[in-house]
Amino acid sequence: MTTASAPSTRSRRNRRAEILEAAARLFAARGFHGVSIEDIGAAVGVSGPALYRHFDGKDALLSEMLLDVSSRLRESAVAVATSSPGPRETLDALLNVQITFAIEQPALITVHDRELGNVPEPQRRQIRRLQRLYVEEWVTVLAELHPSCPAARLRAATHAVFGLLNSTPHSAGELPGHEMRPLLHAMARAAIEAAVKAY
Amino acid sequence: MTTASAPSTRSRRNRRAEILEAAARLFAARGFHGVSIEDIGAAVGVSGPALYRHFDGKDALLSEMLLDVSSRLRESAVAVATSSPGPRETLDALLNVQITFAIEQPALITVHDRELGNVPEPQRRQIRRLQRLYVEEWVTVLAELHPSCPAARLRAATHAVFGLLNSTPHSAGELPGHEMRPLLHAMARAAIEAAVKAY
DNA sequence: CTCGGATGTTAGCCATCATTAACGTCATCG
DNA sequence: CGATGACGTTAATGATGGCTAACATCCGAG
Repeated sequence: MTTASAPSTRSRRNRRAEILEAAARLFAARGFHGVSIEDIGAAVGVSGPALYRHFDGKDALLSEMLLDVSSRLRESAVAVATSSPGPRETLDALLNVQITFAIEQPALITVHDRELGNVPEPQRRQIRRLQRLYVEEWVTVLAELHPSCPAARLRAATHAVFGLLNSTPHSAGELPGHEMRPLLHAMARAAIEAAVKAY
Repeated sequence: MTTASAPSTRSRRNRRAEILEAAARLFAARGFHGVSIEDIGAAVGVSGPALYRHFDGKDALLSEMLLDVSSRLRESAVAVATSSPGPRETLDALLNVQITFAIEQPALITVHDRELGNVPEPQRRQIRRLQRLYVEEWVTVLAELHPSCPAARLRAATHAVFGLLNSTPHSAGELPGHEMRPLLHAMARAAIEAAVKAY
């Protein structure tokens, strides 16, 4: 009880995070079922069943990973939406959130939109919920900017923009990050404009 | 030898195609390693090892699937590029090719850009080659339209546009196909314009 | 110093799976 | 008719993989 901020395990504080990171990279590259527990262990320098000291199992690993990502995205979106002076600025901030994430955590983004189907049912629902809320954050802002545009169209446009922004892993190495960022921003912005034009 | 167009097996002519279709759907939903031979067989009404009468194995199945997709895309692109009056029309036609494919074959598109890593090495190279050629077809046209824009930027923009167009599977059901099509076209076009602006 | 918990290790269990073997069926062709 | 080959079926095999068990190690606390 008295121990709260005391130094406990030397280098093992990050083990969980380290494992999650390695797993994300592997899942993104080979798919959830294409990676073994042994593979993940090897990637962090321990071997196999050691992971069960940190996670309940392979499914739990994926669940926690996706839950964490969708939570963070959703939180960022809410934070940005409540602290922006107006919808225009909010949209820009949302774009920056997603772009930052896509560029800095390509593996996580990849797993996030591919592997939901492999999450077991109790948590699957919650992740879906967070993802939906995240999308709705976008749709709300877009609806403020373009009230006469049908919500379904805004939703479709939002998904398309996610596809555009999350393409980063595919074009890895094509362009340095500092050029990629404004490029993606400009393309996404223009795509949105085009989607709502005439409404 | 004399048999060429003669009617042979009654309803089994389409078995191969039927299997490829079912496999594409399953691979897209659960990932290559998440689907068993037994699953694929069941999806077409036969059970398990019957597939070996049509394919050399699971790997071969995937190889043929991806090879077919990348070939068709590439061929369409070449056909379109050689028969268009100018680069502007070519770009429009390329957009239509990709959009049609994305809307009509969402499972194939999904597998095509996720599962290359699971194709064994002899054919992996060839599929990569076809994909690269397909991209270069786009880049070439874009370069004609915007000669002063660096090729790397055009390539990155092309990948981003693919991401946008291939997002269709994610927004399935949001919007009917006949609205989706012009929406995607407009968004992609605008995104490209934004990418090359100032060049 | 010693106890306990956190963290690893290896060996073993059991299920799943790709692939092969051995064996029918049936239509077509000679 | 009888053989051949296309197409399926059900068992068996061998490998892999998730997970558990039994057994170290090491460090901080009392």
